[in-house]
Amino acid sequence: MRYFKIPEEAVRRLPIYLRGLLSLSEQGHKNISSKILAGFLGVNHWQIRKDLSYFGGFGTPGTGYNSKKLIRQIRKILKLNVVHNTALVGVGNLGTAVLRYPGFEMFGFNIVAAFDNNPEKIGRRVGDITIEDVSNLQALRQRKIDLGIITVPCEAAQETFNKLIAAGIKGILSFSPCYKTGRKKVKVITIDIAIDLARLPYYMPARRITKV
Amino acid sequence: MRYFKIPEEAVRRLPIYLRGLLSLSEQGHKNISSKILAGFLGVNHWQIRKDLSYFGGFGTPGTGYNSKKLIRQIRKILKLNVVHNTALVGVGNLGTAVLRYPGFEMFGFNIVAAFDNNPEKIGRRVGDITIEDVSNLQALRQRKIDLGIITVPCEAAQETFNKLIAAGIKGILSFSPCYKTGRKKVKVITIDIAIDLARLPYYMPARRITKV
DNA sequence: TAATGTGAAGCCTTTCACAGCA
DNA sequence: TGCTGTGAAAGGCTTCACATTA
Repeated sequence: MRYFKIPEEAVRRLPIYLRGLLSLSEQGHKNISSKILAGFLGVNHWQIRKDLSYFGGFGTPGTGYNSKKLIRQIRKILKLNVVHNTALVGVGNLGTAVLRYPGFEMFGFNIVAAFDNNPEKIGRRVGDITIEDVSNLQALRQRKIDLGIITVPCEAAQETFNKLIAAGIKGILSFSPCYKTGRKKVKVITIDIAIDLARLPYYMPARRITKV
Repeated sequence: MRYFKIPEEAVRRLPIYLRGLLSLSEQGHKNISSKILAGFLGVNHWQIRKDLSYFGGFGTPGTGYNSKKLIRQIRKILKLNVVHNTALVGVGNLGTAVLRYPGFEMFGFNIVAAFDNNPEKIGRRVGDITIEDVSNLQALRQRKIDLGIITVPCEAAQETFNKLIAAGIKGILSFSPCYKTGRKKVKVITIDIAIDLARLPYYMPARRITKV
């Protein structure tokens, strides 16, 4: 049960399990077996048990997992047991959509600030947040903001990245691939919408002559 | 050089290579070695060569890869050598942002239709596209639309998914995790923004007492 | 010389089978 | 009996070293 190395893939799946547990728990399930959770999420039950076992055994043989308890455990492992203040940079179309995205709350994320370099946007509000000038980025540390979301256009990505690092941010979710991390002390997760779409046609069945 | 199984991961990386090649080619590079491309993208050069070798040797020893030719080859492998008409369902914040996203063109995607179930939105325009009622979804086949993007709220995801499948769509990019694929004839790629953000804190360094 | 392409080694991840427990 | 947790096997991916080619 003491493993020396926890697979990256197991970490990647924990938030998925957490989402499933939250849904099932809300539906009234007090005890959830790996099979029930697996069925709900469409994954393998032994994968779930294996993944959880890397972090320690949280279940009861014959019964399953206590949903509230397991939710608490996974939150703790992922460091989601504290609220993470988050800043977003780049309030364009995508940035606005992310600011209004309703899915973050479930995991304890709180987007508390938004930045842009366009003077026309500064001072405007999106939801509860007033857009600030990017020069305010340097004060993130004092404001207890530890995560950053980058939604700027490609050409501004590198500069934004550097500023967030300089401001002492601890993790970055970026929607732009256009940067080099340099010395990578900070974990960066990149979502590139176009690149995900780009591999979709590969899996399309070859065209047939007969009508489908 | 005849491999029986092409790793999923190699397919996943091809669009990344393609993006790098397009950038470097635009900058005037006519021949690109795996080292140059790797340096540009921040990946390993042997990984690039290995990945490309799964699909056949496209390079010249001593010289590298002819950029135009390799771009053409990768496009063909990924079936990006034809324009893919794409429909988007759910013109909320995220849907609007995706409709306006400038990164699709590079890969030959053409978003030609957008659908919503909100009568107030139907008939409005986003860029070049007029929003249609979801009931029009059934006619996708006749309109030569083969890919779908789902940006509806969680509770509408399953129904949207079913409709797209029924309309004969060949691949789906979904921003909602809230569906079950049923019989999975169609490739579905899911982007879950919150779940990607949710594993970021895990990698944050443990808090220190000394000021950083 | 400078680069590709690839067998083989090594590493990581998934899957399996089952011991052990409630 | 039903379910967890885990060692071991199997499978897949990455890395390496180098033969080969322009």
